[in-house]
Order: sequence, then C-alpha cells, then structure tokens
Amino acid sequence: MKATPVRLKVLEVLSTTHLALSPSELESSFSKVDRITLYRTLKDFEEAGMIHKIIDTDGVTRFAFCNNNCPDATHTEDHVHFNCKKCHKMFCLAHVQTPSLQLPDGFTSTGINTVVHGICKYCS
Amino acid sequence: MKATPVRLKVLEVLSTTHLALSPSELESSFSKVDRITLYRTLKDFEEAGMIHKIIDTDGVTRFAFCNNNCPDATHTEDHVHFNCKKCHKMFCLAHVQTPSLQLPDGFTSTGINTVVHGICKYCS
DNA sequence: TAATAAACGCAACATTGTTGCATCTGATTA
DNA sequence: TAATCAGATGCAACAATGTTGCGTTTATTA
Repeated sequence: MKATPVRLKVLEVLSTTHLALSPSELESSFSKVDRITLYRTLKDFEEAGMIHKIIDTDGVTRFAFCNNNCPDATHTEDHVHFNCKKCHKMFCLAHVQTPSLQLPDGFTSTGINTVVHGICKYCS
Repeated sequence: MKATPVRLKVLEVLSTTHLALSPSELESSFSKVDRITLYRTLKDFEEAGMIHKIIDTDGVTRFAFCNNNCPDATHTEDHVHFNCKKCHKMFCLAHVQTPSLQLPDGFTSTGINTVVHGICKYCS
C-alpha cells in the first residue's frame, strides 16, 4: 500500500480524534478530495485492519482509528461506542469492556456491537 | 390512524415473525405495495411506538414488532438483537437482558443498542 | 349516503455507495 | 537521475435507499 497524500491525511485525522467519523465528515474536513477515492481509501484501511467501521444509531456509517489505548490488537468489533443525541458525535469508548451475554441455545456469537446513546461529556 | 389494507398487512407480517425486517424485505413479501407508502407506514408505526427500528451490522435498516414477550412496554431500545452472518437475518432476542455498563465521567446513557453477530440457531 | 381528513401513489429529488475505465503518480530498478 | 509499472486517482455512470410535493382515492363519522 503506497503512502499517498490522501491516505496520509485520512490517517492523520482519524488518529488524532477519539471520534468515529463518517465519509462525508472526512470529505469536508479537507478540501479537494474525491469522494470515490475517499471511499476506496476507507475500504482499504478497513481491510488492512487499521480502522474499523461502526454504524451509528441513525444508520450513518462511521470509521474509527484503533489507537494504542485499544485493548484488543486483533480489532474485533467488541468495542463500545457512545452516540450523543445532541451533537450526534460518535465516541470510541476504548476502556469500556463489552459485557458478556447469555444467548439462547443454538446461537453462537463472534462479536458484539454495543452503541450507547445519550448525552456526551461535552453537551451535558 | 386508519386501518388500511397496507397497514394491516405490515402489522400482520411483523407480528408473526421474530425477525426484524427491512423495508425491501417487507416490500417483496407482498405484491403491489408502493415503496413510498411502505416507508410512511413504517415511520408512522415507529412514531406510534408500535414497532422499533434497528440498524443491522451491515447498516441495513430493519423494523421489528415488539410483542408481548417484550419485557419493556415503553419500547426503549434496550433490546438485544442477533444478526446472523450466514443468512443475514436479524433476530429480536426479547429475553436477553441488556447488560449495564460503566461509562466514563460526564456521559449519560438513555439507551443501549446491542447487536450480537454470529451464527444463528438455524444455520449452525 | 355524503363529507372530509387521512392515506395513497406517482414524479422528482437527495444521499450514500459502487464499478468501469482512462490517466496519473510513487516506489523500484537500471 | 531517469525509466518503468503496478497501484492510486478522478470522472462518468449507475444502483439502492430514503424523502417531499401534490393530486387522487379511501376509510371513517355524522
């Protein structure tokens, strides 16, 4: 994978925020980036395990960098995210453990996606 | 809210399945229903608290009827759903309790959306 | 049965995401 | 440093999903 300007910029933005950002949010955070290129960049990063995709409470697709705080280097989706009702930002709560659940017979879990919604630290 | 054929059909389908269905799945389950009418019907039902919206692991919007099994009559989103990787169906696990989480200081929760993914009872 | 407010269905549009293809560019090698 | 070429980019075109406006139809109710 080549180190191109678009890729470096996306990595820089995602690695310096604790938020999960949508493609359109990323697009508007730097000018003159082709929408299609951005989608492809995010897809490549995701497949390379550098970022992960989360769908927020409203169905918006968002991407988050998994930084060193992340307790799980294998980037499973057992992360807890917090979606603020007011500012609509999506926070990656890396320190919050995903709880274990008791599933009905016959169901096998390979990952749990938890999205807490409410009011964030900065809006309350 | 009037009792129209479309509404009765949607209610019938949603109330007799344990799955959360997408608008397009509903559309194809009965013929000659206008797509727009279906969207409006689902929106009305959701606002009336009769069904609730869940976004699945792939970002697909789905709707589920909350039947009598549902432990919470107020229809908060503290439901646990199970998204099968194989058949892509979304099961409403009404009997599984949403676990409580320890949030960082300043964050207040008003609901938790949990989507477990894995292999369902019928695919394993 | 007549009146009417609500629901329906069509056209048109907006957003999000994907694919094909020609062009450009960053890393490698000579 | 210059040539090379796989890989990255950007444009056009398309597909899926969801919304709005508006004229017509229909379920209630009187």
